[in-house]
Amino acid sequence: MLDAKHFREGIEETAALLQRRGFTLDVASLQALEVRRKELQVRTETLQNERNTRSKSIGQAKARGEDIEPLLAEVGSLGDQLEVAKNELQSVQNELQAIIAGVPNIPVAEVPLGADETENVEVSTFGEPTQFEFIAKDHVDIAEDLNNGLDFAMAAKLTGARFVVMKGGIARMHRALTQFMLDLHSEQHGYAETYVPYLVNHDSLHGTGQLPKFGKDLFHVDGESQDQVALSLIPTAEVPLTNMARDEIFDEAELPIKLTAHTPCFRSEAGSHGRDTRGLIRQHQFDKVELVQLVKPEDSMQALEDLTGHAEQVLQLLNLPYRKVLLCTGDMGFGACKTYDLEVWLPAQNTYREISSCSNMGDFQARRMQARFRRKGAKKPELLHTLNGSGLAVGRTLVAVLENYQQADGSVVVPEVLRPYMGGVEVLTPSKG
RNA sequence: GGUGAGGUGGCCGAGCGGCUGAAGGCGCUCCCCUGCUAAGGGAGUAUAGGGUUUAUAGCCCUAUCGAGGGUUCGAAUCCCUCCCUCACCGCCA
Repeated sequence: MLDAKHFREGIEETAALLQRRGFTLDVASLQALEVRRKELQVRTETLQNERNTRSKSIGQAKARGEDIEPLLAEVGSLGDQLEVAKNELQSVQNELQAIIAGVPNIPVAEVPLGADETENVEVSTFGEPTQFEFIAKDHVDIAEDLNNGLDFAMAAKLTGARFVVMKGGIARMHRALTQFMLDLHSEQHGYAETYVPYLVNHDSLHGTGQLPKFGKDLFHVDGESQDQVALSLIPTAEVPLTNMARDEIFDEAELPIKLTAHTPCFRSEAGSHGRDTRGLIRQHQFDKVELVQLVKPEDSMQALEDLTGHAEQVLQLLNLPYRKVLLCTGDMGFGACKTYDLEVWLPAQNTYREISSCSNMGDFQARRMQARFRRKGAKKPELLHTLNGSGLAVGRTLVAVLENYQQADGSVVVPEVLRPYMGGVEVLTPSKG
């Protein structure tokens, strides 16, 4: 959510900045609503003031033992007027809120102008795209030859499309990747390992921006009755981790707060039918190790560089070729003001695919969440800045390892950093029989 | 799931329907006093929104005592619903 000031003073400039990312702000509606809001709010508060003053004098008169009847008569119609004014104000504020809640964050100046992912800017690359002297298989075929380690048919029986059952060495490698990432971030990068709920309430989803706009991308769990709180499965650990700061006021000295968690993520992938239907790339359920930072505003741009670097470390230690991309205005997420994507090389697709997305949300989420901190000696608390990034998506990392470490005989070499997590196994081989 | 207790400011803790944005204490900040320490005296110490304003300064107003509704001229205080916390019992990974 943007500061309301953006819609009061200099709304034209705000509209222009938003237009860069392809969002058209309804300036006329907003201005009209804002005029009415101001008028109604002043009227409502004036009426409230009047009622309070009069009620107080009634109390005083009564205490003096005077006749109250005439005073009561005077107040008679006030209540009704107030009622009407309050209701009108409420509905105008609801309308305003509805518009403002749907407005995305403003990209920072250095974000390149562009319409979609084709206009993202490559910032750097690591390694060379892997070359093979044989015809590279994709991870689905590799796994099939490794004792059917990725069993999509079984998952379809149990649940449906876009789920997977992992087995044997591949399941173990999946777990090893998770452990490796968590240990790296908590031991080397200073993140506090955290365990969080996989179901969250709607306040949390609103706080990080999934609601009200993107509810269709989530899996919802109904309460037993209408009155009960509805919960949703988390689409990313960003939601519980970042919402830990909701309605909090931190001391300046407590910042930065750096958190990491491993969770499954659940996404309905509404609107993605037909894309990446084969394999692990796009699933309804996948695991991810998430990085979240809560920082002072002046630190958030550097924090984004740091956080992205932490995610890159995972790829570098796994020795997976990747490139780092600065997203253009048109490809950025709703709440982000700057985003880097990390794209890992997938030989079978002969291309780079997203494996991590690291964003600085600025104060956009913090404003929705009322996540604040107080500078030493300062009276007023300030909104802090939130950042998050995948460090990394575990399923896609598994895909990358299988495809980049495959050998001509169908076996897959286990990257060295994973071996301690796999009982020293150095290579995954198809066992006959 | 059952029974009971309870949700008030950074924390603890009062609070007859009106003079309570909220006693008292702790903590914190500033000042005074005391040679240091300890003790003591005084003042201050919530958040959000709006109006005014060059102003994130002042000033004025409004809202907030778990949330939402209701009764009333007036609700922290009365009524209803929900949420949450704690204790004991039951069940259970």
